[in-house]
Amino acid sequence: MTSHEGVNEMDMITIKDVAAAAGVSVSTASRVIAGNPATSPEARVKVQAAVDRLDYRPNTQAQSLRSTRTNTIGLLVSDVRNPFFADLAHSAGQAALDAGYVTLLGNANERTDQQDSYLNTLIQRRVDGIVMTPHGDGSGAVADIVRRRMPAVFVDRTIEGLDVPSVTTDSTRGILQAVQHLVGLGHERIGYISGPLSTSTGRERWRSFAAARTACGLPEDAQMVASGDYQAASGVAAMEQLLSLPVPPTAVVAADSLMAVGAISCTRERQLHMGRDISLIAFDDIELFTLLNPSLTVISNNVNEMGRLAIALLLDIIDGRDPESVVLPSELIIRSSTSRPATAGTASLNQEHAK
Amino acid sequence: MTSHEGVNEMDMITIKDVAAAAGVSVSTASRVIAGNPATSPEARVKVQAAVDRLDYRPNTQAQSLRSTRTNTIGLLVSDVRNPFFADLAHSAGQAALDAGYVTLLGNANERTDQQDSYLNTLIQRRVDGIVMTPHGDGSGAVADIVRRRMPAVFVDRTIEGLDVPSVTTDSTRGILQAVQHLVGLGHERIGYISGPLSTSTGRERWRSFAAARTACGLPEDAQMVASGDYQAASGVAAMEQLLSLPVPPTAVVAADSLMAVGAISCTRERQLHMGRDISLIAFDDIELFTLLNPSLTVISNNVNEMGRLAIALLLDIIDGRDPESVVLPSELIIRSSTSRPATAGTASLNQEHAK
DNA sequence: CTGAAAGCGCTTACAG
DNA sequence: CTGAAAGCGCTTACAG
Repeated sequence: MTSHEGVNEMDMITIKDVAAAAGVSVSTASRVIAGNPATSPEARVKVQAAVDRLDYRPNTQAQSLRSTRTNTIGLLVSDVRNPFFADLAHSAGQAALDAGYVTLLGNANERTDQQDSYLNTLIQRRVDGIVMTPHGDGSGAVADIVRRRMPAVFVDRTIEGLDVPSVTTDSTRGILQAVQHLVGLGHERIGYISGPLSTSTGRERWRSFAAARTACGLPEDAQMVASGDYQAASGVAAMEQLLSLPVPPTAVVAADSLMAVGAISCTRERQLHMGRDISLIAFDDIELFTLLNPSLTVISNNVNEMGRLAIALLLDIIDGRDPESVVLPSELIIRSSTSRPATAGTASLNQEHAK
Repeated sequence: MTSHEGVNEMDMITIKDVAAAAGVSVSTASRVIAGNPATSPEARVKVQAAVDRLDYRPNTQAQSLRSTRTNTIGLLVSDVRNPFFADLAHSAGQAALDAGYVTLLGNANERTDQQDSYLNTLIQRRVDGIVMTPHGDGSGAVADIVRRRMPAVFVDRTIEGLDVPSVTTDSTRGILQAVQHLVGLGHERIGYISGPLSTSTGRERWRSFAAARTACGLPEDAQMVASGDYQAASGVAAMEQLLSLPVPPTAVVAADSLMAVGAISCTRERQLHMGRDISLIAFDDIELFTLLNPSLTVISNNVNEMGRLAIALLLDIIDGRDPESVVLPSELIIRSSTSRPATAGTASLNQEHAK
C-alpha cells in the first residue's frame, strides 16, 4: 500500500468474499443480504454467518450505482448557526432517519453562491431528494433542480412561481394575536423589525404585520419599521434605530428570534428593562430562548412539525406521488417580555420631565 | 417510467452521451473532464462544449466506485442544537469545502446508539475520513472505525487509549485565570457546575478546576460542585442545588455555555441579579451569548480553530501522513457576569438580618 | 431456489 | 494523444 492510496481501502471485504466464505454464488449472497424471499433457509444461515464473521458492510456506492437509489436526502439550511435552522435540521434529520434515509446536511450561510455550490454537489451525488430553505430568486442551481425534476421540497421559505411543494408557516394569525395582545396592554406605538424582503418569510411576515396594524386601528408609520437580515447584529442596529426616534415605540415585534436577541442586547445597553420599560415579541419559538432574561413572548411556528412534514412530503414525491403544499398556523405564546406600556408610568413622566 | 422508479433518474445524461456528442471516445471524454493533461486542445474544446451543452454532471457514485475516493468527510457532532457544536460544524464544514470535500454532517444527540448507527452509515458510504466528538468508552462502532483503520480525528473530546489523533482544548490555563479572577474580586466560595464525567472534557475541566482551586488556596468542598450534562436544563438544576446550600457560593464556574444559560435562568427566578448578586463564568465562547443579559465572562476555546485544525489533521491522515494531536490553549475573557462578591455588601447584610 | 452474465457510470492501465 | 477493454462492487432479469 503506497501512502498515496490512503489507509481506508485496505482489506475492504466485498460480497465476493462473503459468497466464497459461505460457499454460494454472489447472486445468492446478494439476495440473502437484501432480504429477498427467494432464498433457501440453508443459504440464509450460511450467508448470514459469513457476513457476521467477516464483519461485511455493503458498499453503498456500488449499491446505488445499480439500483439508482442512494437512500440519501440532501438537507440545505440557510444558516446552521441560527437556532431555528439547527432545530429544523435536527427534526428533519430525525424524521429521515426513521424512514431509513441518511441526511446530508449543508449550510448555505445565507449566501446564494454557497447554496448553489452545495446544490451542485447534491446533484452530482444523485441524492434521492432535497429539502431546502431556498434563497434567492430561483435562478442558478435552484432552477437546475427544478429542470431536472429532482424530488425537492421547500421548507420555511419558498420561491414563488416554482413548481416545488413547500411546508411553510402562515404568520397571519400569530402576528395578529401579537398586535392585539400589545394593543390590549395599551400600546399605541408598535415598532417592527423586518426580515429581509428577499426571503418569502420576510415578505409574508411584513404583510401580516401591516394587516394586523390596520385591523387594530393603528396608523401606518414608516418610521416604526426597521430592516434586518435575520442575524443578531442586525437586530441591535434595528432596535437602535427605533429607540432613537423622537417618539420611540413602546413595543416591538421582531421577525425572528436572533434579531430579537440583538434587540434585547440593545435595550440593555440603554439601561432599559425589557418587559417593563419596553415590550418585545419575536417570531420563532426557540427552546433555548425560553431561558433568556427576560423570557420572550413569541409567535410560535412549530419547527419540529415543519421538519417532519417536509420529509414526509419529500418521501411522497420520491414515491411518485404529487403532494400538496402544507401551510401551518402560528400562535402567540405569552411570556415575560411584554407588559403594559411605560407610557402611563415612569417613562412618559421622564419624557415630561425632560421637556 | 413507473411511479415506483421515482422521478429523478429520467434523462440523466452520462459520460457516454458527452463522448458521443463530442465525437470522441469515453476515455478521452473522461480525461478531459478530469483535467488529465494527456489530451489534445481539440479534444478539450469539443468535450467541454458537449459538457456545457448537455449540462453534464459526473455521477459521484460511479467515480468513487472506481477511484475508491469519495471526497466526502463524515462529521459527527454530539448535539447540533448546542451552539458550540453548531459553530464547530460550521467551521469544519467550511474548511472541508475549501479543501474540495463535502461534509456529511450527523447528529449523535449525545447518545451512543445514534452515534454508532451514524458511524455505520459512514462506514458503508466509504467516506474518506471522519471527524467526530466521540461519546462513550470506545467500544461499538468507534472500535470498528479504529479496527478498519479509517482515517479519523477526534475533536473537542477524545477517548483515551485509542490511536486516533485529536484536537482538544487544554482548560488548565483558562480555568486557572477564571478562579484567580474571582478570587481577585474577593470571592471565597466558588461553585462548579461540572460536565458529565463520561466525556473527556467533563473530566479534564473538572481536574483543572480542582487544581486551580488548590492553587488559589481555596478549600476543597464537595458541596460546591454540582453535575450537569452539557444541556441547559441541567444547568438550572445544578444552580438550584448550589444556591440552596446553607452558605451558597458567591460565584460559579460552569463547564459549558448551555449549562451557564440554565444557571442564569435559575438566578433570574430567584430574583438574583447576575453579575451583581452572584458571578458566573462559563466555558465555551459562543458569539450569540455575548448578547445575553448579562454578557458572560467566559473561558474561550476558539471553536473555529478547532474545526479548521481537525480537518487539516484528517487530510494529513488521508494523505498517508501521521499527524500529531493538537492541544489548544484556553483563555479568560472578562465581560459583565462577574463582579465583587455581594458578601461585603447587601447580600451578607440580608443574611445578617435574616438571622 | 440458484448461478452465470450483463450492466449501473465511471476510471485507468494497456497498446498503439 | 487516443481508443478498446477491463473492472470497481453491487443488483437483477434470465434461464434453469
